[in-house]
Amino acid sequence: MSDAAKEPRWERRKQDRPQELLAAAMQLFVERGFAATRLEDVAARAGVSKGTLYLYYENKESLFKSVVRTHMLPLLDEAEAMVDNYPGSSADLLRELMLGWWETAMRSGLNGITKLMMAESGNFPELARFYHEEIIVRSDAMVVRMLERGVARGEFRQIDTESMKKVIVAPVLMLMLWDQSFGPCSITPIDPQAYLASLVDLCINGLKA
Amino acid sequence: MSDAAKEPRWERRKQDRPQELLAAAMQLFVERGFAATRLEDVAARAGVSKGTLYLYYENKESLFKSVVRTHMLPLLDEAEAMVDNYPGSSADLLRELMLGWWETAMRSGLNGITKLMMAESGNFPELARFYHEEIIVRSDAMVVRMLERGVARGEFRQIDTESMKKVIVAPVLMLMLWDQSFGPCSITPIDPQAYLASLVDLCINGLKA
Amino acid sequence: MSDAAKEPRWERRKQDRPQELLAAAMQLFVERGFAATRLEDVAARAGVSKGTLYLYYENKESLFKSVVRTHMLPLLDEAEAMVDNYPGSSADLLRELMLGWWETAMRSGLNGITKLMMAESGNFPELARFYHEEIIVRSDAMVVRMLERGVARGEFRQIDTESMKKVIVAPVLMLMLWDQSFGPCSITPIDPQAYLASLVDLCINGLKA
Amino acid sequence: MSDAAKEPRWERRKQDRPQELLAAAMQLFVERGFAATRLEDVAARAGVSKGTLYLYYENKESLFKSVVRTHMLPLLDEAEAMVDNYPGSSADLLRELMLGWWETAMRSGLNGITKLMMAESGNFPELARFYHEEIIVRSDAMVVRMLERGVARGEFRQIDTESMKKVIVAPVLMLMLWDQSFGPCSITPIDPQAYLASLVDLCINGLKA
DNA sequence: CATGAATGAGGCTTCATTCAT
DNA sequence: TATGAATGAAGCCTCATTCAT
Repeated sequence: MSDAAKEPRWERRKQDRPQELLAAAMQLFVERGFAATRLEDVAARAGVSKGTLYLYYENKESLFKSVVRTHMLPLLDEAEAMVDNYPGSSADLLRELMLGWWETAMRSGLNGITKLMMAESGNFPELARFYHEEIIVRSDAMVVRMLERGVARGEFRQIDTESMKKVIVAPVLMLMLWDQSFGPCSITPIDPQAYLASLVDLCINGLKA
Repeated sequence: MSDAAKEPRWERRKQDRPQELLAAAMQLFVERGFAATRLEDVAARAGVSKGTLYLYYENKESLFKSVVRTHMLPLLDEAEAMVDNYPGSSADLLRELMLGWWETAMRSGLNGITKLMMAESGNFPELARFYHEEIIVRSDAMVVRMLERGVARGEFRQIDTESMKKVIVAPVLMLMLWDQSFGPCSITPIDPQAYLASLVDLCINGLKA
Repeated sequence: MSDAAKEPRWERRKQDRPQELLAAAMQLFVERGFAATRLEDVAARAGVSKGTLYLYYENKESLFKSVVRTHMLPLLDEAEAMVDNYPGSSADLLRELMLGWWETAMRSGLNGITKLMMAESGNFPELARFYHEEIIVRSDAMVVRMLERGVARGEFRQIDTESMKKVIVAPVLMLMLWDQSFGPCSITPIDPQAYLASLVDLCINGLKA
Repeated sequence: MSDAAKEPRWERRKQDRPQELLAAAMQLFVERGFAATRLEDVAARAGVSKGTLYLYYENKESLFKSVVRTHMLPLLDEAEAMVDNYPGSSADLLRELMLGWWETAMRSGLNGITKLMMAESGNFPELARFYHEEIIVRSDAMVVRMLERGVARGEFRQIDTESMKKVIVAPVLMLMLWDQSFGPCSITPIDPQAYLASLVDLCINGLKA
């Protein structure tokens, strides 16, 4: 009579707790912001009691940071992997990058995290620094690499890649924000596919040599 | 012992108080978000006591709404006035619109308000609706008019203006957000002029017939 | 050109202010109780500003005491005058006393003051002492005199006048309370005339020799 | 170092807390009235902290209503049980009813609740309605039954039972009020036994056929 | 590990009181 | 006298955090 056979589901629960708490916390942080999110609600959504939360996270701020960090890093790894070593044309790479980015955001909750960082970064300088150093720098570098690849291959015209990288990233970020900020309010129903199509169209035509 | 030391406690202040309070409130709401802003701090920054705030605004939410509305409407009027009846080429109009928009935002605090709306719209559905109907709809229409003007005059190629308007607006909004979110943290020092130059460059080249 | 002719109404206002304030205060104290009555509302109902109130009364408690004292004393004088030296039978005196008491209460607001004292006496020991010494003692003595008159004239049987005086006064007080407490809520519509008739009927039959 | 010193903070308390809080709240509401009672004092008297109160009652008003309801209903049940099916004469029933009523009030705090309702009913229309429908109506009906019983059995003379019921109840209510309002102030020391004796004497003589 | 009762600091809000005009 | 803008103490209520079980 092994214990494992006795309560197989419970065994798994213990290991899943942190992730369940993170998932619940992310939803609520994104929905309501940091200050307006009550830990009791986080615990309830994760199906545990308030006290249990403190077995896994030191306090509210610690939970918040874990939410951001946990969701951010893997997504960026994934994005980078998709971008580097692309075989086709730079225009195709640009297209794939943007569409893939959005697809990843939709699937993973990246849009929620992005909105969260935008709204709360001012209150968490340390987290903002992490976000900048670990996410933005790498993300920007990725875009710059793509732009320089196009210029080097004679596909894109000469541009200020440092500035242009931000310009190109901006519409993708805004799409994520809109999706989070006004999507739930059911106003301004943006069609992401049409939006992305126009974005890609503008960029490719605007950058082509 | 000058007369200045004899400053009256509330002589001609009543007329100025609302604006002073709104200014103080906007700064703090933008810096910290709605929930993290304490009314006592707002009052202190406006140079009055906590109770005085309630002589002018019913409660915290009312103050918040006044901040947004008061700053939003006049700015949009100004922006629209600048756009319509432009005499020159559509490319120039696009350039003037974007540069002027940014200049206005810098001067007026529009960037702060924009960030505020992004962060808090989820908690104020009523305000989000106002923001959408009074600001976004008009703002979008303004951009669409500009795009259609270019197409009609043969300066811009055929595009999906409905989607493209959002794509074009996004980088300007993101510039405002970056300025507010990370500017104060002194990370990611974006050069707005270079950014805007690249943006205008991308758009004009991306749209030209 | 006399000043009196110039602003006759204003001349009178200054002298009437205290009474107008007392009247407004009594209404509100009776309606809402001491703590729930806001001085701003008292001032507004009296047609003056909040600050003016403090020209006439030191503070809220002082106003409250003035309300009670001002209304109580004259009413008791009136009641006593009506009772003493009654020429007719003791049964008729009892009847007249009760009916007159009620009539006086209706006309003067005595019922409101009575309720006020009942509700707030615990918070104003000093006022409670005044109320007891100046009002209750005299009022009780008045009733005792009436009862002893009836006994002495052989119209009432031998009773414990000290206890009976309270028993007889109680229904009149309760009528005043009911009128104030539940009358405004439009529940329990007591018919005062029928109530008083039954009260007189019970007392005269219960006391007669 | 006894075990008593080791008292647990909240072992089996959850079941007792509501009653402890209600008891503390009733005392203070009766002593000071609704508005003048601070929830912190209620909590302190119940031996808990401010926040604990909100685990059991939604807010101050909710606590107030619970106080009234919790104390009122059982007492009325008890009173009615005592009245109905009385075997003896109607005069004895009247006597037993009044003496028992007072005894119950003394034992249970009914007098305090009654005073509370009188003082605060104007501020709680909803509660006043409850009080009227659940308490007064039943209580009045009880007295009317008693009077009609006496009339039917030829023990009481023909009277207007509807009005008389209120007249008869009034002195009992006033006794409770006096006990609460002025008893604590140590003025007007009414002797309840003598008072009740006179009341019963007056009623029986005043009602007998 | 998990619970949930308990805590208490802190924020929003009210309003009696003051005082320069 | 009269005003009413301003004040700040005080109370209700929330919720992050603790801890005995």
